[in-house]
This record gives sequence, C-alpha cells and structure tokens, in this order.
Amino acid sequence: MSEDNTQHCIAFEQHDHSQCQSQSMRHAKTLCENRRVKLTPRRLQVLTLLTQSHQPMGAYEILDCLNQQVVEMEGKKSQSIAPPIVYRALEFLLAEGLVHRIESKNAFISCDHPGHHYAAQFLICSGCEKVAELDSPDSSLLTKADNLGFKVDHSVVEITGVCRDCNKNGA
Amino acid sequence: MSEDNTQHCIAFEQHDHSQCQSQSMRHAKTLCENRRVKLTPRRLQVLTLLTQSHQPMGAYEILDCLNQQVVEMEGKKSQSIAPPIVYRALEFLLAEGLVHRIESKNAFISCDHPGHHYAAQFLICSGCEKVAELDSPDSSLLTKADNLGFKVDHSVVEITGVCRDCNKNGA
DNA sequence: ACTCATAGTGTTATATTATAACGGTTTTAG
DNA sequence: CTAAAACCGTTATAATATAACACTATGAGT
Ligand SMILES: [Zn+2]
Ligand SMILES: [Zn+2]
Ligand SMILES: [Zn+2]
Ligand SMILES: [Zn+2]
Repeated sequence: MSEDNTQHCIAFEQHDHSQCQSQSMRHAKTLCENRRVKLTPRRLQVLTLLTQSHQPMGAYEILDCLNQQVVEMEGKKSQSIAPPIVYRALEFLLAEGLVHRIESKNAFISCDHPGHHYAAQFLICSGCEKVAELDSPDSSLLTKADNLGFKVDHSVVEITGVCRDCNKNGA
Repeated sequence: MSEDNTQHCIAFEQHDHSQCQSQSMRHAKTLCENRRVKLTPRRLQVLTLLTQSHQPMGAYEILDCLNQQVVEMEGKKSQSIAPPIVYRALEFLLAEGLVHRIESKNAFISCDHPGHHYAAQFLICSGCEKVAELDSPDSSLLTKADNLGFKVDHSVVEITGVCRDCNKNGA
C-alpha cells in the first residue's frame, strides 16, 4: 500500500502564481475545445476570478467582483448583475471539473489538477484561510466503499486544521 | 497497512432500530453526565428526533417536528418555535459529538459511534437517500495531512453513490 | 436566604446562500 | 431560412443560518 508520500500542495507553497494562473486558463480553454463545450465570456470571467484568487470564493463574493468590473467597464450607469448568472456559470464550471465546491465553506475554488476532479481532496487552514488541493488524492477510502458494494459517484474530502507555515509562525 | 476491511454500516443494514435508538439515548445521557454538561429538555428533544430517524434531517425539518409536538402537547394555541432554538440545540450536540453535520446536504445526523466523532466518514446513497457512518474510519488521509506538517482539527468525508441494496434493486 | 454570574431559552428581525420561473437573444442543426 | 436548443438577463422567492436582546433558571459563594 505504500503510495508516494511526496504530496505537493501548490496553494500552500511559494509559486509564480501569475504563471500558474495563465496555465490554468490555457488548460481550461483546451479542455473545453476538446469536449466541444463552450467557455463563454461569462464563464471565462468567473473562471478567471477564481484562478486569479487561487482560493475559495463565495458566490456572492464573485457576484460583487463581476459588478465591480461592470462599473469599471461601463461607468456606473448599468444594472447590477443578479445571482443566477453566477450560479449558472459555476454550474458549468463544476460540471466540467474546472472548479470545485468547498462544502464546508459554501464556496468555490478553481481546480489545481484537472483530471481527478471526481475525487478532489482539500486541506483547509484555519490560520491563513488558504485551501490547498492534494495533488495525489488518497484512494483507500474509495476502495473501502467499493468493498462494501457501494458505487461511488462523488466524494467530498475536506480536512480543516493548521498548515505548516501557520504552525511555525503561530508557535 | 492492511487494516480490517470488515466495515459495518449499521444504517444500511437490517437492525432492531428501536433498540439501537434507545441505546444511543442512554449513551448520550451517560456521556453528558460524565462530562458535567447538561442534556436539557430541548437538547434531548432534538437528539431524540435525530436518533429516531437515524437519517439526516435539515434544521427546518427538525423545527417542523418540534412545532408538531408543541401542537400535540398544548393544543394549537401556543406560539410556534423559532429557528435559533433548533440551531442552538444542534450547536450543543455537535460540540459534544452526539450529532454530525452532513455538509453536502446541509443536514444533521446522530452519531453512530461516539468516540471518533472528530473524524466521521459517511456513505450517502442517492438511491434510497440513506446515510451511513463508517464504523472504522480510514486514517490514511489524516496521516498524509500530518506528513505535510498540517495539524488536523476536523475532517469532512462524505462519499455519495449508490448502496449495495439499491444496486441490486435498481439493476 | 441573598446576590451575583453564568448558562439556557424565547422572540424578533435580518443575513446569507441558492433556485424557480419567465422572456429575450444567440448559436447551431437541418 | 427556419426550428430547436443553449445561453443570458431579470424578478421574485425559497432555504439555510445568525445577530441581538430580554427573560428565566441554575449554581456558587457569602
Ligand atoms: Zn497559483
Ligand atoms: Zn495556514
Ligand atoms: Zn438504528
Ligand atoms: Zn441505497
């Protein structure tokens, strides 16, 4: 059973995030082209916000950002955007595995590792509020479920605690 | 690593539930006495509902039951109970590990295995809507987190799929 | 028994998160 | 050029959760 224990949690580590972000966006575009699904301007706008922050955002937080951008673009005249617009974009992004929902925070985060989105696993630091996706999800749980004759559709794994950096600093 | 694979998920199995329920209640009472915390009438009332159903209930579903009971007791005259009453009872029961929150359903379920409530793990059947708590939670995930220098406070593990019975029947 | 502190309860109002329903516009397939 | 489907925008409302305040019961110390 001894799997590779060298996990990388990019969101907890120093990294060139502007490159990380543009890579995510490129990846998303390719993925949508390959699947013949449409990454429309709205969806792109929401995904861009999420990849930029690299952290969970609430639906209404995203909504506020969109409205900000509307003001900047069009000068304060125009109507403000309504919740369904955000939820619909999120629905698409979730379905394509480009975004995950963090159930214990009612929030959404862009996927770091498209490919195993059906079994994403997260570490959530209560110190710095950062959330990191495990890059090699643990499968022993799913195996156990399988042994019970349980056919897995989707798994939610969210571990809350204090990350290494916050442990160092807080001590 | 080869752990015991003989999981029992009592909520998915035939069992004498009225005995299961009264045992849970006895256990809760003893636990509260030992800890010198008060299982007040309200808290008892909410816990009773949850152990009776042995399934997740939403806060407002619980609220409706309470109001039902008020009507039965006092004849329809009296005021109806308000949300904070339920949420406060739940807050207590969660803190004592007598109840778990199912994040992916915004619902609450009584604990089958008081003792490891810090690391409960659930199987959620989308066929029969039953939810079962694993009686020996998998620890390999928590170990991985630990190896990353992450101090775990609380873990949420909720696996959605189709249980064995529903697989049989649905095929 | 009196007094204060604390924990529990009840009530009102409101915040936060999410969806239903409808109509218009754009895209796509035939 | 249509007709169907997908997408978008808007209004209204549903579902979930908490803030704030006042009252009551309990308990410890005097
Ligand atoms: Zn990054
Ligand atoms: Zn941290
Ligand atoms: Zn039972
Ligand atoms: Zn089932």
